[in-house]
Amino acid sequence: MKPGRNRPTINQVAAAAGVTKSSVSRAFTRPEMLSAETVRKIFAAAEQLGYVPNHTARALSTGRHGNIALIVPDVANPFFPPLIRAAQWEADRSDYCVFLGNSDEKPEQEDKLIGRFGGQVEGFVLVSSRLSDAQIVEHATRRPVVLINRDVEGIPRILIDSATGVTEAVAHLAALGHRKLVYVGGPHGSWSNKQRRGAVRRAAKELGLEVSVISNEFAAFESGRRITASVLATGATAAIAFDDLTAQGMLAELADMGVSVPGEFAIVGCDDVLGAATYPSLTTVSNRSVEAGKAALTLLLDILQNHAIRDVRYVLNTNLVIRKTTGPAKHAPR
Amino acid sequence: MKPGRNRPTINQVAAAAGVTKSSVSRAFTRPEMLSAETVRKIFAAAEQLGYVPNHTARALSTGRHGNIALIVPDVANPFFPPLIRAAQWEADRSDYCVFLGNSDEKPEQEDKLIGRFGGQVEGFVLVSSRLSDAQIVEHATRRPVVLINRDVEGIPRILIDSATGVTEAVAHLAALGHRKLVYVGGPHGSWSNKQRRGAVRRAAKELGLEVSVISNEFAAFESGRRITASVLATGATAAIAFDDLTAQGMLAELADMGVSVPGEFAIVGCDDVLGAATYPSLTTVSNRSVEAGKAALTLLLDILQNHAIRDVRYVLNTNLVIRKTTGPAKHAPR
DNA sequence: GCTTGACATGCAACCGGTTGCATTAAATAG
DNA sequence: CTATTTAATGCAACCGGTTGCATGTCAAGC
Repeated sequence: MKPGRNRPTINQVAAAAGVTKSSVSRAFTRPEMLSAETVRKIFAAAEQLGYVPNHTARALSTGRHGNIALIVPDVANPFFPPLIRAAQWEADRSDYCVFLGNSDEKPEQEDKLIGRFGGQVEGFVLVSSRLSDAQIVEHATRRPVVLINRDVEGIPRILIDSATGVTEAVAHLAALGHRKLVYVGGPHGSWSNKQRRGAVRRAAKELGLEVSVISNEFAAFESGRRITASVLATGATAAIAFDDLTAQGMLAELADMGVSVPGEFAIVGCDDVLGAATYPSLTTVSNRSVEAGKAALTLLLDILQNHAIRDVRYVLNTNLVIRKTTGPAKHAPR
Repeated sequence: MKPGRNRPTINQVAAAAGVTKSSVSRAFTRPEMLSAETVRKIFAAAEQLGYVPNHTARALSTGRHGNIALIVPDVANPFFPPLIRAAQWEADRSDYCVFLGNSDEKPEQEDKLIGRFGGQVEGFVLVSSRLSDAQIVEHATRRPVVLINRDVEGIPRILIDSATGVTEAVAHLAALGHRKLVYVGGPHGSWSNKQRRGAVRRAAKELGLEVSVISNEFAAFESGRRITASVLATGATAAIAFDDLTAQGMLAELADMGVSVPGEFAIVGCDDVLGAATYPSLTTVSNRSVEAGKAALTLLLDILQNHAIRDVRYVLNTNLVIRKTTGPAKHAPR
């Protein structure tokens, strides 16, 4: 019934160094309490035995595990990996370990993961959470929670405001002479989708442009291809898509149809997940997901250290990244 | 100095149910040892108090934490996310939690992460590890390790054999009349790169084709663009790229140069991470990363349960996915 | 009716650390 | 030279479970 490996314990180090385990413990946690000489002896003994403090035992008595959990709807969605990496990097700098959870866009799954992680993390970062406000608030009473792209009052949150970028996009298209445009939507429940659609409508109204909306529940390359025909059917000369993948699908379909971009039709994506990697390279709205991941972690770690939960609402503005899928409207009135 | 939240402990449940903590413990771990009546009482009390066994305490006494760590070189490389998701899914089915580590392609970082995770995981999955064989073997003596895309004798490993797909690709190009081709390489230390380059050379020799190799340490869209001119300069009529991103960059550059694909030049990618999302859609070698992630976890969990470390070497073959970037050679000899 | 098990539960040690308080020795003060 | 701090270390309880062994109960066996 020997559990882990036969790693040396604090007692063995204590014996080897001729002190008690209290001193060994202190040598590793608050060496300034001990005489330099004792610390040296203990480290020497520890070194020689290859001693490493047992993380679990430490967590049990201190209540601090040095872990946090990051839960995303879908790891494979290109929007998340850079965010995950940034969060990891930031956690790493403070010696925290990161549990990653994939909710698969399902609230039950997300809830289950939070429960499973709950016992061994100090806090959570929920990205684009699919839970209800009530559930989020509930979980936040147990452990610190920081949200990304979800706006729940009282819970610290980082919001990527694509509205600013989308508004710029509309202005950009207007300036190029476009008078009629289409917004190609995304998932129904998505906070971002609502935000973007709203921004397009508002900006278009402001500038006197005509807007139609085409919904497209399942945002992806293939669905982008599929809705292209109906987009053209509206008679618009430009489209703003919910995300880059949709835009990329439209790009491919238009190429197949022989419609030149941006010559005959202009396209703007959203989230800049593809960088310049489309052809022509896509004009899109920047994402800031890296900053969001970093900020969420900084915030969470800060909360963990200061034990003060502040009601933070941190908004990251986006902007338009002009590349090569937008140009003067075909029949620009001049 | 109260650590976590004031969650109820096993003692409180015991008191409420009028038994000792041993019985409560057993009710949750081996209920068949107790009378049905007692179990009922205990569950009722636990339910009422909202008791959940403390994961950390349990881990301390049993040595089982129910965690595993997954370390990848770069979360944001599109090859990994599907693998990560698959691994997670599989871990989840067995109630395991997954720590994700990002080595940033750096051996030191990978080593550091393994150390940090070491205390609280039962095993590791190292994907495309950048560590030396010796280091891997060393770590494997402490905890079970399963490798993906790294071939170290004695360590259970899942290998995605892109050689089969690459060989098919060469044959495909040969059948289309190409006589001279280029292999555009990838990271120097990469096992996959070596494997692919070798396969191209072997297959080409077999079929009497001429091959030149262009190295391109930093595989990515931009570098793909950059090396395109030198690729054309070789006089080849087709290229096989280390990965899809490189191929995609070449595609963009060729379009800019006015070289039509596949009319004037043929391109084959590797890893199929872009699906059909390029234009023209990319002919590439399938990846199997999802199966690899799943298999690695199944294998690791199996090892953890049976305490038997077997020397498994599980090879997943790949195949060519023909799409639209390959066609007859420009001056096919007929 | 007494022995023998089988079954259910309790007791107490243990997992490997941390930490408040007590103790001791050395340093400073008076 | 004794009284008082101060610094270094030890003692033992605690974190919240798990588990080998002892104990007690009740029913079947002879």
